[in-house]
Amino acid sequence: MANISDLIEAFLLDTLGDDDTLSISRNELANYFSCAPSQINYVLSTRFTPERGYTIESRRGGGGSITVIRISQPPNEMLEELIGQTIADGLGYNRACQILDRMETEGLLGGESAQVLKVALSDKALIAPSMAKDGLRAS
Amino acid sequence: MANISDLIEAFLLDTLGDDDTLSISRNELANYFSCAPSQINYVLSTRFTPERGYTIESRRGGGGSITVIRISQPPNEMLEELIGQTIADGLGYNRACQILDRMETEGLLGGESAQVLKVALSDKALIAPSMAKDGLRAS
DNA sequence: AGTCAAAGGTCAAAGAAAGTCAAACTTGAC
DNA sequence: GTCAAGTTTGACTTTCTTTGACCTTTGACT
Repeated sequence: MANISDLIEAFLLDTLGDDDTLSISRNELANYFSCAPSQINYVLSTRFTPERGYTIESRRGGGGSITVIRISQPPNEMLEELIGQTIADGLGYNRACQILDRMETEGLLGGESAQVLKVALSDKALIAPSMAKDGLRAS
Repeated sequence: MANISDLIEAFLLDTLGDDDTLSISRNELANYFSCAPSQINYVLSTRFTPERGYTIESRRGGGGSITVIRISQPPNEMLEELIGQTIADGLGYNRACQILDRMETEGLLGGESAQVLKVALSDKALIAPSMAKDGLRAS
């Protein structure tokens, strides 16, 4: 498993350490590993995804940089259980609320966040053909 | 943070402190940072915008100067404004993030909620024809 | 009123990141 | 030995910053 992507991932995780955020220059990093800059994007988009508990922010132009943000240590089994059952057949509003409530009581989500997401997932907020709403909500 | 614009922004914010207005000389400031005077305009027009809660006034000629004014606006009005500007033409991911950031600094939204919504509004999360994403995000 | 120097304003070109996407390459399972 | 999944590369795009040449406004001083 000595491919560059894994090395870069390891390096980022290591540099991140106990912190919640890490800012780096894509070009510098690419240079350090002697790889194409877009390789960095590849690593970020395959390994530092929301599913794995990260988001990415970035700025272009002079002085630009990429920021890796840790959003949670996912206690995966439970999430996967919740999500797995659901994704396939789409997600009605009520079921979505149940999941959010569950996540709140498990401490995965603050009360405000749960509330905000409920609103965001309501039928009213999803302007789409009503056929499509459950699928969208699930995603 | 290796760009001059961010330094100038930080300097202005710092000098502003808790006050609501700040008057400065464009040339002096440019000189202090050893940059082109028009750089100051750039910083002002990208960072001290109404959207972020500031306006600029200025006077030319001898003894002229620039005044940065922090506008305090009741949250409701601000929201309406942000939304009004936006809904019409749909909402790109970056613009959405700006709005969320602003709402966070205004105390309308907790940090977790802002973060969660960013993820929820990311291109990846919105499974829809990419044409439709901006509209959906706006809604 | 007219002139002029001292502000600040505008705009477009050049430069500096990062993003995208598809083609080429690897690798492991069968 | 083939195929699919995952990697690697590089050409091209988009966004943000920096710089400089030229323009407009203002006030003081004839």
